[in-house]
Amino acid sequence: MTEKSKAVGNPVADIKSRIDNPTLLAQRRDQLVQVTTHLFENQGFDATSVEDVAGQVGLTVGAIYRYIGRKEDLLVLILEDLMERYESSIAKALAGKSDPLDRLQSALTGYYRVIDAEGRKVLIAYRESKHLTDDGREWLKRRELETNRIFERIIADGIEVGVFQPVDHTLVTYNIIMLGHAWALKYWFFRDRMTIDEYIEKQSEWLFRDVIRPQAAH
Amino acid sequence: MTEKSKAVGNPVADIKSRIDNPTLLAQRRDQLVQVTTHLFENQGFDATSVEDVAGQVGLTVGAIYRYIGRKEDLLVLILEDLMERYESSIAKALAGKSDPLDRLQSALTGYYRVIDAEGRKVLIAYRESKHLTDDGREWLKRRELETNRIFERIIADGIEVGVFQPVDHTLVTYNIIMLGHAWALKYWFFRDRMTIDEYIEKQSEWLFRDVIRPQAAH
Amino acid sequence: MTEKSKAVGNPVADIKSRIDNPTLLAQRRDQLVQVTTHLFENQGFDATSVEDVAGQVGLTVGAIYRYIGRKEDLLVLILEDLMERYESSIAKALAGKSDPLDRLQSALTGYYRVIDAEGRKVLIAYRESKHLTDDGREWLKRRELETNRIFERIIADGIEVGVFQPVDHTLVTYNIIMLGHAWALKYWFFRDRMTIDEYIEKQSEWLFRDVIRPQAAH
Amino acid sequence: MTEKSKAVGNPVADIKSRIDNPTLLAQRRDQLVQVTTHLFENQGFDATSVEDVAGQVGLTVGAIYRYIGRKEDLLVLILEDLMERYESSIAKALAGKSDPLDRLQSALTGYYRVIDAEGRKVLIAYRESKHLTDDGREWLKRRELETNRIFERIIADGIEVGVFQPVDHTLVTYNIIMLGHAWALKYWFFRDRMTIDEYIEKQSEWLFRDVIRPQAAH
DNA sequence: CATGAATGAGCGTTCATTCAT
DNA sequence: TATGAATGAACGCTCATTCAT
Repeated sequence: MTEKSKAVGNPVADIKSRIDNPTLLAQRRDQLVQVTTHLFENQGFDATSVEDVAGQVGLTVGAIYRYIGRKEDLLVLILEDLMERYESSIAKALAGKSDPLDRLQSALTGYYRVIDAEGRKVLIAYRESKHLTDDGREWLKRRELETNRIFERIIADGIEVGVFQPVDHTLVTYNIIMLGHAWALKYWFFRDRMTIDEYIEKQSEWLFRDVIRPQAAH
Repeated sequence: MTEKSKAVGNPVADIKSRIDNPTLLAQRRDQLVQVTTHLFENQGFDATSVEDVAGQVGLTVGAIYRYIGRKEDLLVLILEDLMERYESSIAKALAGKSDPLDRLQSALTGYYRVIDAEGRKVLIAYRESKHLTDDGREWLKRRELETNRIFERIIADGIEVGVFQPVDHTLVTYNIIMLGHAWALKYWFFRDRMTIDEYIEKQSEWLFRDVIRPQAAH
Repeated sequence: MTEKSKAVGNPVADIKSRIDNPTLLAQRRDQLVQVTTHLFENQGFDATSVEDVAGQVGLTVGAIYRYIGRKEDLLVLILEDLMERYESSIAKALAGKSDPLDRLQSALTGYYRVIDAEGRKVLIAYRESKHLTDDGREWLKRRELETNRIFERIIADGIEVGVFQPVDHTLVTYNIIMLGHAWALKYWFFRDRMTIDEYIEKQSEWLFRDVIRPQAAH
Repeated sequence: MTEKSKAVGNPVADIKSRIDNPTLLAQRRDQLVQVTTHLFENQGFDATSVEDVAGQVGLTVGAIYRYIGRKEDLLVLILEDLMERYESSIAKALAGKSDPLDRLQSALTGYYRVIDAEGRKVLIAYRESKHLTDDGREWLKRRELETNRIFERIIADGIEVGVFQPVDHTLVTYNIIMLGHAWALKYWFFRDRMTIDEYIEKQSEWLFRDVIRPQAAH
């Protein structure tokens, strides 16, 4: 399994490019992420032509292919961007925090806020992963699990120090993750009913109520 | 609201067909649902050609178009089939039950079991809804909410009779729904970790723990 | 040339049919003419499917093919019907008339009235003849010239007896024919400007003015 | 009326193209007009596949669609070409002429010569207009009437200055137009009987004889 | 570094015609 | 005499990708 994981390359690093100037490359790819995020979410990956993309970024088709190797790379770029935002948002939220519950709440908030801000990318992840190569799909799963592991560790730590009840931390983690994704997946439903802050508050209350060792037990 | 609901047509009833024999029509459409479910889940809607479908059901392309009006109708057929299975499974599970908690647990079990059996269709619902017409998408949302309402009512009833705590029944309902869908959406993850029965048991415990009025209150 | 003409069969007589009852055959074919005239004029021959036709006459596709051999036969039926109406209308108009100018005026009136009543078929003749076989096209030309010859003879007779000036009767005939067809071909223009009776009157006046030997010459 | 006219777009200007080089665009479209004129006249619009067209111009199907938006645009291109030829031929013929009869004769000659040279396009106009959009058909009628108006004005002017008799200039104009079209519509008949020059001479004599104020009236 | 014309395979859909019943 | 399900070839159109300039 370790071997298998190692065997799977990093699709982002593997994206072909004929551009030498790394600043330009990064800058253009950022533009591409922005533009394709909207395009793919509105019309879907298949219905978005490379010419659409070229038109929106103000380049020509040929030029696009100097920054990427294949159309699917645009998807990889979007997904990697989302994963990075998860990580950096959580990292920022956790900075300087040590209390398990505080850390869990912060991580969730950081995570959910990215979902709110980058909901389009979350939807794209669910809808368009089929267009990745097998390797790409494996990479995405690994990437997702890496993020999830942050939550798992916080919970495991909390249990270890006796602040949390001995819950199934794998399942709890996925529940946190999925109820976050739900904000994006069912945004058409929640939109009229609450803000992301209310959602975070309500779900946290619900999720954490019995994760914490009841005070009454003391 | 009634008017609005009426305005949105029923995409299933609207599917054109040039077959007069209703038995044959129903039978072939069932075959189509089976075949396209696998095809769409494996390759995606766009990557599945009508010729692929025709080949799998043992007909020619032209024949397919005597049973449907457009490729997208195949999607509608799948989705309607899923919705019907939800409803019938829940109905069966609720039959003869009156205790709120019992009803809630049964409904959940019925629902989750369909998700397990029809996971492919759940995935298709998430990934391929983009290919429905606007009306089709509205219909699907309505259909989904109809099912959800069953849960909402059970919870509302439970609260009313004082068996459940006064929770936000809309949110709780969606949490139940989404954690069900999670089984299909993240099946690649859960598959190696538990069975659907364990999943139902664990999630039920988790979900219902504080829905029940605490004993202490007595 | 005689040989060639003889070689060309009569497409109407050649239409295949699997119906023994001649009354039924004739009756159904009349229905087909009526229905296809409207269909072909509104949508064009190509855009009209045999299923459209079947639907309109209240038969099934298979049944249609018991009255005709191929879709193009429907065109032949329409065109033959038009040609017969020309002939019978002119014949009726000429009955009992002997004065050349009277005969010419009557023939024209008879012809133009058919064009007015059967304008759709005239348009179909112009637009859809391409779909006839080579033989069918030759047949139609012959059929058309047969009708024209009636006019030619009237004019030739008039010239011979000294009532008409020695005009080019072939050209004058085609002018009469074409200005008649113009009523159908440009109906969208004339419709708002005059009735068929006014058209007949104005065009007759114009056409015949100097066909008649000027009285002053005597 | 001005508003209404404006409301109807110009189908030629509206033809989509993905070619930036205007010289290339014009050149290729000219080729397309030439090639499709023959193809559409020989086989009809429907029976001519875009692949046929592509093969004849030495391009691939995909390439064709960079010069036009839809197959029907090929028709618009042909028709616009014909209309321009009418106008430019008449304009050239009228240059420097002021006598009404001279102008009328020149306009007719210019018009009829185009019909002779571009008879295929005239036939296509009659046969294939059905394939235009509603807007396209309106545009064609307007375009046709614009040309006709040149004749109407010449006749109206001639009447005003007392050189022509007070004829119905609208009807006379359409007679001139239709007897011109007749050369193309019945070319199979005239071909063996006269040249276009003879046709022009004979028809002019016939048409203009009593348009001119009779000398006897003086 | 960028352009943009061209390729060419593939897809959704239609429909004249046949034939078992 | 009629039905109607099935065939299968064809068509209009799109688009990821390449490459000469």
